[in-house]
Order: sequence, then structure tokens, then C-alpha cells
Amino acid sequence: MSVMALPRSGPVRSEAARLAILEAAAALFAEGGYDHLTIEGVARRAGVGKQTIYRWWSSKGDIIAEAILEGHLLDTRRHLPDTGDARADLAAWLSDLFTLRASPDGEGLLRSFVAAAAGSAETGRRLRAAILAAPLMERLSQALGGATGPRLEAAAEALLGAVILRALSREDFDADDMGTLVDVIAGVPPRA
Amino acid sequence: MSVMALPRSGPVRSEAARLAILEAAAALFAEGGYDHLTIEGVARRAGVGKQTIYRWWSSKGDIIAEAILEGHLLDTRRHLPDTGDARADLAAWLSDLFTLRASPDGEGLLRSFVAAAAGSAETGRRLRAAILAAPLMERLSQALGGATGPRLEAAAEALLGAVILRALSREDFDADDMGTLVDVIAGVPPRA
Amino acid sequence: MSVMALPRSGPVRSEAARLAILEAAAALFAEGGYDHLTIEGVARRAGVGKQTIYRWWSSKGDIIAEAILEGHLLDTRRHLPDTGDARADLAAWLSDLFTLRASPDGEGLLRSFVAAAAGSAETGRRLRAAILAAPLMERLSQALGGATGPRLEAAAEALLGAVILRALSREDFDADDMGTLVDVIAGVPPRA
Amino acid sequence: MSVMALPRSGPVRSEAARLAILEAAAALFAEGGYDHLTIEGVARRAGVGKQTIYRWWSSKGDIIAEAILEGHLLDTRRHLPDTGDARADLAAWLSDLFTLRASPDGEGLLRSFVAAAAGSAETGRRLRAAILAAPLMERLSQALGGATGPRLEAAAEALLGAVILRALSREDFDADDMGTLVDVIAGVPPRA
DNA sequence: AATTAAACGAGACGGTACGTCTCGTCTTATT
DNA sequence: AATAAGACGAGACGTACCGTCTCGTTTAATT
Repeated sequence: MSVMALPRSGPVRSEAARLAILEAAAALFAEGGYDHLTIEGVARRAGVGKQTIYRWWSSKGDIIAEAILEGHLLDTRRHLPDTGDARADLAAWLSDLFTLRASPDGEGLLRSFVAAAAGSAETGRRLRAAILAAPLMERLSQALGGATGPRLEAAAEALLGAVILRALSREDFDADDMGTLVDVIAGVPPRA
Repeated sequence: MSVMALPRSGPVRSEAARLAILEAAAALFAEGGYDHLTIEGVARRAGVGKQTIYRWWSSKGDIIAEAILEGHLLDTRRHLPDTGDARADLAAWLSDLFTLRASPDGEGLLRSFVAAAAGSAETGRRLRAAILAAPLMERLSQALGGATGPRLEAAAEALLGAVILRALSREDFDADDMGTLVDVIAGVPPRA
Repeated sequence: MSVMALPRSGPVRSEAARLAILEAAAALFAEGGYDHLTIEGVARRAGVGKQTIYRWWSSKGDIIAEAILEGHLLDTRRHLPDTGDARADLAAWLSDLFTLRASPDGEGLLRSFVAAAAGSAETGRRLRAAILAAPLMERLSQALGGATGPRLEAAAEALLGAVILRALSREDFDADDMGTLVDVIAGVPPRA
Repeated sequence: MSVMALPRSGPVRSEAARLAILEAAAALFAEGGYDHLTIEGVARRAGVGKQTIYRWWSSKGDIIAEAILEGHLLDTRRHLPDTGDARADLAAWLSDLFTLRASPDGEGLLRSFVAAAAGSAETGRRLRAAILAAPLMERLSQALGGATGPRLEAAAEALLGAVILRALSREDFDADDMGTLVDVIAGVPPRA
């Protein structure tokens, strides 16, 4: 048995408005972070009525979640280097993620993403999926000596979680620190 | 050489007001989470003028940071079990932290703390320090076979970070998962 | 030379829709008064698209004007008593008009009509014509000792206007007051 | 027994804000009429927060009522001519009232007042009192040969009501018509 | 019968205004 | 001088309607 969509006449959702909203939200997020993002601001920037936003999204978190999913906010294919040294590659990539800023003088983008995730379940899930994407998982699996399943997942979460925690506590974090982190999680014994 | 306070007349800061504010903030935080916490609400609940808050704190994040520091919000001596099995103890403690809720039907308290930390640097630092306190570090050191220094710190951050990340993405997390996480970070090989 | 309608195919105006709109407007007017009447509400109640309203009327005032004209709103044949005493009959009728309410607990209907008239020229004219109809004018003419023309018109306007003014200032108005009013306008000397 | 105000500290109502609001409301009323008057517009024009308006008034009708009372909207000492002929003076004054316009191309001010009165009980009462003021009543009493009490009141209401009714039905009204109206109400027999 | 075109129900759109809430600052009287 | 109280300008919140503009369907008159 198939679920039939109820036939409905009338105008169809405007793709132009949808895109304008997502792009405006992404731009404002990048400029001022999640806290300073307002629905009114998005509507103004997108040249759209507020009701058009409320018709399709229920909160600013929802909008950001969709913007992440469609790649307006985060380049999910961000370059993961491949030097043959999986641990070094991961450390570099995480360092990069940690220092990611929207604008040269902007707040840390990662922290703003965390704020968004704290406010919206969907954003949390999307963000996690966007970052813990296939290339990262593969490289991490190599670093762990071929781990898969729950252990690989746990390691990935530990890695990303540690970076998030440091972003939240505003600690500086250099490439060496990141290397130590990867080593610990990969179970590499202390270097001499 | 001693630092002399400038002599000055007039009433000094009211300790009663200070405590009333911290307690009101903690209560409201527990009831509605960080997002619904407002300065006006705190002033109302504490029976205090708004200016008295603004005179001594600069944001709601600041208030929460101080409330954490003084233990109004988080019992920093929360029971860390001691069964002799360091890994099991850690897993139990983290599980506890993860499922921490303000009220029976409340939002996850951890998620709300993350929102607070995302909005206030000081809160982030205080929160981290409050959770990664001495008892936890000691037990983790045991689990790691006596690690100290940067490696111990990295492990602690990975552990707490992973829990935070799961809280943010609203995944459920049972005691087994937590055990796997501790194992991976402790470098314990897969169990048969 | 005659004006020819351009030949055109297609459906003609739907009488069912027209009536549904007028009746919905009348019902909503009676329930909530002119101010709370909205085009969207009329469309919803009538089961009609908004455009069908805008196609044929240009404002809610227009709709009300047509509803009055067709008797959906005001029974223009409202009973004007005939006791032989023209002044008493007029006083009774005006009293009736003044206290007219849509629903038992409703606002004064007269006041709502005035609001409608203030907002729409056509409604003003229609309303005036609907109230100052032939039966009233005849009885008033008798009360004035056979006046006609401008003096009769002036008297009629004075009578209705006074009632409206009292409705606007929310004064109570009993049958005696109404009698005095008719007497003054009819030029009857003060009663002993 | 006296009603004591509760002793209260804190700032007192700003007279500057109060006046700015009344003046802005009066200006906007004169420019666009009651229907186009908005609270947001008043706040903008007065340079005042919306909450400052809502704190002290509950509707735009309320504001207009106060503006009338304080003479921001209607010069209650409008010149009532004194030529010795009371009926002619009244006719002239009413004609003046009827043709009163806010701006050269504005809507009739009287009609807008009626809309305001229809929407707000207090405005209705204030407006009535402002127009049916002592000078008018005295002159009317003369025209009626010394009438007082209910009969004078009824005559006054009939007079003003008739003018309002004509304003509502957008009929033109010249000085002759106005004379006839005064004559009918004054009980003067038809002129030859 | 097939074509054509307008009226229809539905409702999305860019807007304006609503009335409420909170922000951070400022003012007052009290302690 | 610090406090409780709270008015102030500012502006975001989410909702209700505005009047216009599609949509896809239905209904007549014309081919």
C-alpha cells in the first residue's frame, strides 16, 4: 500500500525564497555567530517576509540545520590531507577545524556551531554527521590499526569531542597538542 | 608591601543580595535551562534591582560561571564510585553525568551547560575545571596505567568531550557504550 | 451607439460564492463587529478563496454595504409600531434601534454600523437610506404636522443623528429620553 | 478616609515622553486620520519605545481621548461667532465644524473623529464634551428661547448628530441646509 | 468533441503592525 | 554609596491580515 500525497492546488513553495533564506542565514551566522542571528535579520537580509520563514522552519536552529545539510555553512569536503601518516593528517585536520573562523576577526566558528547544536537537536545531529564524514572515519580507522564499529565510533567522538571541549574552554591548542590527542586515542605509546 | 583598600564610606556590597542572585540564577537555570534564563527573571526571583546585577556581573554567563564555582549549580564532589575497577567506575560516573537532568521532565542539564559555556568563556573554563576535578583525574590516571601530564589531560578531554558530543547530538548512550569509550581511550584491546 | 460586451467564453460569476460571502460577512459582523471583521475570516467562513472576494469587492466596507442593501444585516422592514401616537411610535422605534445588539452579550450594533460607515462612503449612504426609509419618514411627517422636503429631511437626520451620537458616547438612553428628543424635534412645547 | 498611594521608589513617569507621544499622535491623526494611525508610527515619530506607550495607554483610542482632553487635537475654544442672530451663528459654526479638514487634501476630520469614537468609549465621551461645550450650549439655549435641561441637551445632540450623520454619508452640506437644520430644531416655522 | 478562457478553492508570497518580552541604561527614594 | 524599584529607548519575538500572485481544477461558450 502506498502513501498518496493529498492532491492540492495552489502555489508551490518558492525555491528562490528558500535559498535566499538559507544563504542569508549562513552569511549572518558567519558574520556574527549563532547568538546574534535573528529571524528578523534573516528575513531582512533575504528580502523575505518573516512569515515565509515561520511557515517552513520553526526556529533559527532549524534553519541552521538545513543550511549545514546543504553545505551553505560548512564545506563538508574540506581537505583532509594525505601524507601517508594518518595520525599527522588527522592532527592537521583537527587543528584546522579548531581554528576555523568565519571572518579574520570573527569568533571561533566551532564555538558558534556548538551553541547552535545546544539549541537545536537537529543541528546537533547534522553537524555531527557533517564533520564525522567518511574520509575522516577512514583515516581514523587506519590510525587505529583498522578498528571498525563501536570502537571506531567511540574514537571519533572522543577526538571531535576533545576539540569541541577545548574550543568551549577557549584554550589554545597547537599542532603538538593535537598530535598528543590523536596518539592517546590511537593508543600509541608515549614518544621518547 | 601591602595593598591597602582605599578608605571609603557608605554601605559595602550586600552579601545577601549576592547570594540571592546566585541562588535565583541556579534555580532558574535548573528549571528552564540556560536559554530561558534572563537577567530580569533573576532580579525578580532574587528580589533585587536589575542594577545590582549589572553592577557586579556583566552577563548571565558570568553569573552562571560564579554559581558553578561556588557549587550552587553542580555538586563538584559528586560521588565517583570506587569498586576497584577504575574503568567501570569512570563509565558509571560519565553515564551519570550524561543523564543528569534538572527536573524529572527537564532538558538535559549537560546540554544546558554546554549552551552556557558556548556563550561565556569564563563559564567554559569553570565548567571544565569543575568536572575534570582531582578525583576523576586520579581514577583516569589509574585506568591509563599511570599516565600524567599532557597525555592524561588529553585523555580526560577526550572522555568528557565525547560525552558532550553525544549530549549535543541527543544520542542515547548506555553503560556499555560508555565502557567502550573508556576502553578505547585507555587503550584496552577489544574484549573477546 | 451601443456598448457591446466583449464576447468571452468561460464560467460566469458564481452566485453561490457571492451569497456565501455576504452571509459569512454578515454573520462575522454580527458576532464581532466591524473592527474584527477580516477578509481572511470571511473567506475562511465562506469556504472561498480570497481572490474571489477581491475580484468583486474592493474592501470590507464594500461587502458590508452590499450586505446591508440586500438585507443580510439589517431588517429594513423592522416593525414600526402604529398606535396612532406618531411621537410615541417614533420614540419606541428609535429606542429599539439604539439598543439593538447582535448577540445577547454583543456590542451595540449601531456603534459597529457607525464604524463601518466611517470607513466606507458607500456603507454610510446605504445605511442612512436603509434606516431613513419610507415608513419612518411618513410617521415623522405626521409627527411634524405634515412637513415635507428639506425640513422633513433635516428632522429625520436630527433624530437619527442624536441616536447615533448617544450610541457613540455610550450614554444610556431610555424611552423617556427618546420621547423628549422626538418632542424637541417635532416642536412640541414642554409638557406640564 | 483617604486612599494612600503605596510608597514606591524609582523613577517617575516622564512628562517629556508623555507629551511627545500625544503630539506625535495628534500630528499623525491630522495627517492620515484615525485608521492610519498606528502605535508603531506614534512611537517612531515620538522617538519613544513602544513599551512606553503600552505602559500608560491601552489602545490608540485611549491616546486620542487624552489628546482631545488636553487640546492637542481640537481647539475647544474655536470661535463661535456672535452676530446677535443666534441661529445664524450656530449654522455658521456647524458648517465650519463639518468642513473641518486636517490638511488641505485630507479626509474630513469629523469623520475621523467619529471612527475614533466608534472604537473607544472614552474618546466618544471626550469628543462629545469637547464639542458640546458651554459657549455652544448657551447660544443654542438662546436660539431655543431659553430652553434648559433635558430639552436643551436633546436639541444639542440632535444638532451635532445631524452634522455627524451627514459627514458619515458624505453628503455636501451648505450654509442654507445648516440654517434649515437649526430652524427645525429651534422650532422656527417655515420661512415664507 | 476539442478548445479556450475565466472563475474558482487554496494558499504562498513580501509586507506592516500587533502586543509582549527582555535588553542594558538611567533615575528616584530609601537605607 | 549601595540598594529595590522600575521607567526609558531599543528592538526581537511569534501571530494576524493585508493585497497580490500563482497553482490546478472546473465550467461555459466558441470552434
